[in-house]
Amino acid sequence: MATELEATRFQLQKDRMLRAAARCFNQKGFSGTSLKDVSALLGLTDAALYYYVRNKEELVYLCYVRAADLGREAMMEAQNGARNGHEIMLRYLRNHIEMMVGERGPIAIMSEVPSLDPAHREEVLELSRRHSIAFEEILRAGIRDGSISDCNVRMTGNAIMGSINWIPKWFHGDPEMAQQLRDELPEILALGLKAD
Amino acid sequence: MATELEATRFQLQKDRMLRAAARCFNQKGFSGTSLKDVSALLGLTDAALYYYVRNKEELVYLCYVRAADLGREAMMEAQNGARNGHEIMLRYLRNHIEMMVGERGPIAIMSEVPSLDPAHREEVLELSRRHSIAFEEILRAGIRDGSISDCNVRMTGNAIMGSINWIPKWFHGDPEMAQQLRDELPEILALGLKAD
DNA sequence: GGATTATTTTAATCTAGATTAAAATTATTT
DNA sequence: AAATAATTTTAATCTAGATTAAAATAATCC
Repeated sequence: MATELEATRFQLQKDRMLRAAARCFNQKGFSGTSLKDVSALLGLTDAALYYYVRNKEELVYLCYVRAADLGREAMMEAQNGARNGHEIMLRYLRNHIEMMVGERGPIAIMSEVPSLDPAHREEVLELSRRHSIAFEEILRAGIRDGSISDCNVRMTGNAIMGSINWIPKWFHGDPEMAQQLRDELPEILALGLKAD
Repeated sequence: MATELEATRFQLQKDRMLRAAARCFNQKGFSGTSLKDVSALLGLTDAALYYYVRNKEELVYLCYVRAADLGREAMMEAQNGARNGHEIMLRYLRNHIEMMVGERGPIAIMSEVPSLDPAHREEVLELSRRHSIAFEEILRAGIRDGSISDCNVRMTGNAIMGSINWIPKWFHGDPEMAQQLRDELPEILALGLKAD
């Protein structure tokens, strides 16, 4: 008998499906990936996906919600035990990158929000907006506490997020590259912002 | 009588078409944009596009080739009269951003190369590869001449290109933002790399 | 092990949107 | 202004891929 806490087979499969879908969407885009592409990664038939999801749109939607969840998680965790804004930023970047290239990934990049149904689109946009604001808030905190040099937070935030979001376009699973990403990218992104 | 040099009506329309297509593709992706989306921007019917292009695939292909041309142009121009690697990089970034947000833009972001026909895909990948290498070469030159601090050029190059390529996802034509992008983004991207 | 429930497949539809051909319109030439 | 060439539209097809319903298989429960 399943308790509320243990994941059911259903939930596990659904999660596998979302990760497979994220991989496809990152590579070929929403409309560019067919349900067959996704189901093939799972060793299933395209029709089987409808057992887990109402339609293709809902599949992307769920991928995007999952992406937002993981992003938020990366951000929450970053606050723990960090001394200042710069450190929070660095930890957040590490966490987020880890989620993209590590076991729990890939994270679907929200590059086709316009394809969502209006209600879903609004919801995802809102999540995305909050995430951006939270990140900019970290930058501001760092500027206030002196750990980050003064900058246009909007622009800087978008620049850094762009680097992160572009990763799936050139990273295709090579483990060595994954390690380099973990080890070096956070520093590279944070470098210019460090207050002297 | 038209000389070889002056652009024909045909070429001008075709170029308008490529810019309209680039705008759509950047916003909704290759498969996400219908030919109607593109033709609507031109005040035409979808079928009219076939006068200029064999099919939809060729339309993206041409957008990508145009993007590569403009990118190369931005890079060539950057070499002129620059003192060192860091300055070349800065000028290149300015040029490229100008092309994205200015009159000649938008530049189609090569985010769906996998959707191209094999031959076109190879060609575009090659162009893209060359561009990356050229950019990394600028970084290396800057490191050599002491104007750029030592760094992982592959990773740094991808990070900066990611920021650039992500712009169309959040920039939607606001002229004020365009100006901010021109004025501030190059410095932001180059900041961390400046040798002290 | 038989009954019940969960999951997947098979085999059709259904549909949006790409493509095409012929006709209509517009521009250009002489 | 007629004739020719260039451009666009109208009105069909054609197709990939999403979706659905019913049947088949696999897992779980008693």
